[in-house]
Amino acid sequence: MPKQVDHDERRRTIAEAVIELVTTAGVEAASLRTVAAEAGVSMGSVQHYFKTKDEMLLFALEHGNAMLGPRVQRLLAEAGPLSLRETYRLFFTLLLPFDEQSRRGARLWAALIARGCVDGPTHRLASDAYANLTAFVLRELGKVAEAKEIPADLDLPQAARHLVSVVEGLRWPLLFGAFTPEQALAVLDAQLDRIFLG
Amino acid sequence: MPKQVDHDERRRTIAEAVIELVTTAGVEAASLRTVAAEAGVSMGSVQHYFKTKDEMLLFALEHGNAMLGPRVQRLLAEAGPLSLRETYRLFFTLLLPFDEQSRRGARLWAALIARGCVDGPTHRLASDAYANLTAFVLRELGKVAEAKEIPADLDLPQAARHLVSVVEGLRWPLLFGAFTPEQALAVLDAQLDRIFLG
DNA sequence: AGGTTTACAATGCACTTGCATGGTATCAAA
DNA sequence: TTTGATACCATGCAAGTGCATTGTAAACCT
Repeated sequence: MPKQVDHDERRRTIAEAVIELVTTAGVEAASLRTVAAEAGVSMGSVQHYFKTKDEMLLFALEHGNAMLGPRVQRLLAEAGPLSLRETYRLFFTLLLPFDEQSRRGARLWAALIARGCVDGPTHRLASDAYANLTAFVLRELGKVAEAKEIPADLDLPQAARHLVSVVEGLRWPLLFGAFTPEQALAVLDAQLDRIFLG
Repeated sequence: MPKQVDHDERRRTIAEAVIELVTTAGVEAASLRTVAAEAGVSMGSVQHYFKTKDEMLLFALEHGNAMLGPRVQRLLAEAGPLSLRETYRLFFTLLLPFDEQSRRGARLWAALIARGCVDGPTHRLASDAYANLTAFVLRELGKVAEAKEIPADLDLPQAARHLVSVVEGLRWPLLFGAFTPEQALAVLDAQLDRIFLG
């Protein structure tokens, strides 16, 4: 057996270098050499952990996406006890590009979308990401429904898709400064008003 | 004076070659050489009309975006006499990736967003595009308000932003197949229900 | 007719790209 | 201690990149 090295952690380290480059200078800036330099390793090392550049990019986008979940859960936990509606509001707020961290996330997501338009595996990744987000929102809506804080005749799956659409649609105008944070939050609140009672 | 050539039309021709490449293979596929080949001209010609690649890309994205307006207006005119609400619904439907033409538009838009994250001029372009769309929707909403087909207490600017968000947010899940067209239209109709009376 | 400007074409150049190759160092099992 | 697998590193290479340069043909102006 070889040197004792955590294979997956190395891959994640490199992936984060990719993410750094992609979010600050675009996908085209993430070449094998620049990635190696950013990660502080040799180019041969990058090649050792990823057979091709495509595989590296895909893994990086996947990893960046996977990091979103834990972050949101951590911030939600830190926020302390909130009402169901407040929790919901905070959750969606975390998805919007308000702080620099979220803006990075949005920029990475833009790269994912653009690549997903022309690359099969990335397309699948983006597709799953949207499906998973919607499914998650739907599950959470189920909890709200159990708590009877919701109109009884509400179509939950459709409400989930509606909510996801609003948040996703706020993201880009926000990122480009076409909407102000206040305007975006007003829209988000209006949407939540349609779900939560009183 | 030189050969009789419509300068702007040549630029547009080249821009459309760029759009073709970008929407089918991504921005990275649009090199000076491939663009020249796609447009059926020499590489020197491309250089003659665009000083740098950045300028070419920016113009192409701008042109592709500018073509959207006339197309929508034409299709709206062709649709014949519709009620205000039907017109509105058709308008937003045309923005969503239902037919191949609109899907191309969405893919181009994805390239615009991704590039706008890391390139100043493109950022401005994207920002203006969102602002203009919202302003247009707001103007149209004003007409609906005059026709008294709208709740009197509705906050029009906010309603416009909400509408734009929903449509923009439906675009990507649709493009990646996470939502079906029926699901998307249901969300759109639900949103229109909040604006139009009866 | 000569001069000037525009339209295009061909080619060269320095540079970067992804990837392959060959080598060395490090560890654990046999 | 040999073997073999992994973990790197350095370098080479063909292909492609954006851009500059040069040359040529066409049109209008004086």
